[in-house]
Amino acid sequence: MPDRDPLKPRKTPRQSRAAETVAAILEAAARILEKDGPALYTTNRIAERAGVSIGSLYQYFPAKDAVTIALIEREAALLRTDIEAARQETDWRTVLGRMIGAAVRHQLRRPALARVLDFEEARLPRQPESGQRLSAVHGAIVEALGRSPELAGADRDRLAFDLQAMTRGITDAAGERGETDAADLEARVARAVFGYLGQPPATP
Amino acid sequence: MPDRDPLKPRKTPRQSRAAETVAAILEAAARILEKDGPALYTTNRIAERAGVSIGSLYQYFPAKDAVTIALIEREAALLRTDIEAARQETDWRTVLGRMIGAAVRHQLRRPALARVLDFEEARLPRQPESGQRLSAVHGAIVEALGRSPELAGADRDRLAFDLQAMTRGITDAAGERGETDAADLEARVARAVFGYLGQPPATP
DNA sequence: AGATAATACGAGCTTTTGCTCATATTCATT
DNA sequence: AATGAATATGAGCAAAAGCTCGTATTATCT
Repeated sequence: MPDRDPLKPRKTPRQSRAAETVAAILEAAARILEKDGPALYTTNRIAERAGVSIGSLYQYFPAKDAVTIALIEREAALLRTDIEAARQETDWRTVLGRMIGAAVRHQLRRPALARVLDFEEARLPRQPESGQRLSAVHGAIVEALGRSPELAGADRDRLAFDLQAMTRGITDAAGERGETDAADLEARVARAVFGYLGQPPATP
Repeated sequence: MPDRDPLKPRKTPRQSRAAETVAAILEAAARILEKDGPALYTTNRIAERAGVSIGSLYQYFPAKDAVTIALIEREAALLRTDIEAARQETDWRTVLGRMIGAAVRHQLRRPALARVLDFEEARLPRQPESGQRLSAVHGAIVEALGRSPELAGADRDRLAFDLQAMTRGITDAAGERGETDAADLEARVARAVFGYLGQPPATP
């Protein structure tokens, strides 16, 4: 039997206090990343801020990066739900509009955290779930575009990449500037997305 | 007399071999950042890769961040020239088009480096030149938009922010995917920018 | 209550980090 | 050739990093 994946959680908490420990670690990691930045993001600090010993941290995470990956997964799960809900809509414009809304709300919830995690995710060795998740969002966009007769024949794969990229660009910058008006930001992203497609936006 | 700025270069090279040392340090820093990532970005490594002793590095840079800042400045200077040239155009659509071209070429020249430096710049304490440079690009966009009668009355400040953000988003993602076709990427960014504005693009 | 498994602890190890400083070498000038 | 300024060196220090492991505590189950 080979060694366990060195970036997967070491063990699953079986008792509720253990679950609390893990949750405290992840939340402490999030707070340090978003408030102090990657330079002060150390395992000793995480444990201290979580009110937990360093030994406990390494009971559940085999390495520092494993904490980061778990945190990425925690945040991504929040977004995934909304994305999947949007996917159920019938009108392709509505699908896109809802996905934009989900992305904007996700980014404005904890802007600094979202930005740092985006960067960390790019830096980390490709994790299988991460790839899945990316292609899931990407796939949802491609699927929505595929339902549009107006866009028949277009390179939907690349369109989807660009739409995702420009959305991320605008929301990242808005978060960095301290914007908090989700509705306004959503309207601007929609304007960008549908403007790029040369299509009228969804009418919600 | 107060201490020198702890992030400014410590001394200016007076001999040509010193200038070569500084150049070697910056290029080594760039290569490490773009190929190995911030985690392996250490002063000892930079000096080793530059073929220079660690002592020499600290003769010219008082701290690690000073190297990063100098590198940011080196890369930014390349972009600044093109941006200023674009600004001289008369037609506002042409100004935007040229600025897009400059941004795209800049990003595709060393994609990974550009991305990391964007992030480092956000993390670093605000340097005066950096602020100037940002507002310079931003100001150039605002100025271009101001020449458009079609956009009279619009919030040009925010438009400029969004245009810059979506451009960065698309070019970053393209660089990350390994795209190399600058003309194609430029066309897509132009489509996004002018689509967002609801305006026909420049006809070059 | 007793036994076992799960959880928590934290001193301290090994390695690496940013950086200094005493010393050596090279250049420019006369 | 001689002198002083500029440049280059790298062993090594103090601090901090990631992480281990033996021990103590708490929960669960019969």
